[in-house]
Amino acid sequence: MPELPEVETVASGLRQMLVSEEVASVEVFRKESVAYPSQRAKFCRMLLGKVVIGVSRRGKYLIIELSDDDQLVVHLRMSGRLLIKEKGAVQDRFLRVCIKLQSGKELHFEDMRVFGRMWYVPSQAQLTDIVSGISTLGVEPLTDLSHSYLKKRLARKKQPIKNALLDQRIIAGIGNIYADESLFLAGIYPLREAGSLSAREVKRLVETVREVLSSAIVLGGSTLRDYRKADGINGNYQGSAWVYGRFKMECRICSSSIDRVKLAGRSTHFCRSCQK
DNA sequence: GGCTTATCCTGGGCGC
DNA sequence: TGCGCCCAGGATAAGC
Repeated sequence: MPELPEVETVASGLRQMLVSEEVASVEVFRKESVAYPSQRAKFCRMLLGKVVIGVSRRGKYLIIELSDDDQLVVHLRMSGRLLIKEKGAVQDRFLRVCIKLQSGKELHFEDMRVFGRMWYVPSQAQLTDIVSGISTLGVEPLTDLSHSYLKKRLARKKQPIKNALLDQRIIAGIGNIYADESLFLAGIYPLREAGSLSAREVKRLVETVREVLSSAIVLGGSTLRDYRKADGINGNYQGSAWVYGRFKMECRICSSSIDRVKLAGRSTHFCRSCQK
């Protein structure tokens, strides 16, 4: 599941391999994968001849900067992958969009579950008008997240802290895996009322969020089967996960059995002994 | 307004 | 072997 570290890793890979590349042709195999413009022919036409200027990230959104100040925005959601392939490479059965480049390379957008989306944002349009989700994003956890900000945003919130961490309007980029990992390292029980956290706990949580995301970026993201870096190589985070995906396994700290509950429709993994 | 739940989607795992 | 059911989850709409 691509979260901030995975998207950052993909952005970094694409930056190295895509900058200065010119779009030669575009094929859309699933119209649902293109959110804007809704007509796939128009989407393909708009991309033709554009040159990649840079690649950046905002939350879990990938932003590919193009010539003429246009942008191609991609959200990988659950199972999306962006891969650079050589000309004539075997097409994956889940290939949704194929962008062929003048150099012969191809940018493949593969997405088994068809939740991922692409938006073409022409220079005359506002990014936030077309990709509405971007306008409501909260702070970037690695650069702008302070404990005073988080304390303020959690104040009086009755919902579980796990749900608040998944709320992209508060912190952009945290998903299910890293929310569980951050709460474990902070020693915070995921069902705790968000507004009940003390200043010390919030401060610790900010530290663990940063720590978990930074480590995951270094390791190249998680290893879940749907996710790959731009060069097609799996990341390495999940092998070192503390609680995520370790239901009924021994806690790495106290040897208690890792527990699991459903919160906000998501599996939440935690250790009852370490997280009070 | 705050919060929870349903929906979208498809492959894999499991039980029968 | 084949079938049906359940699970995974990010964002958003709908409902309470």
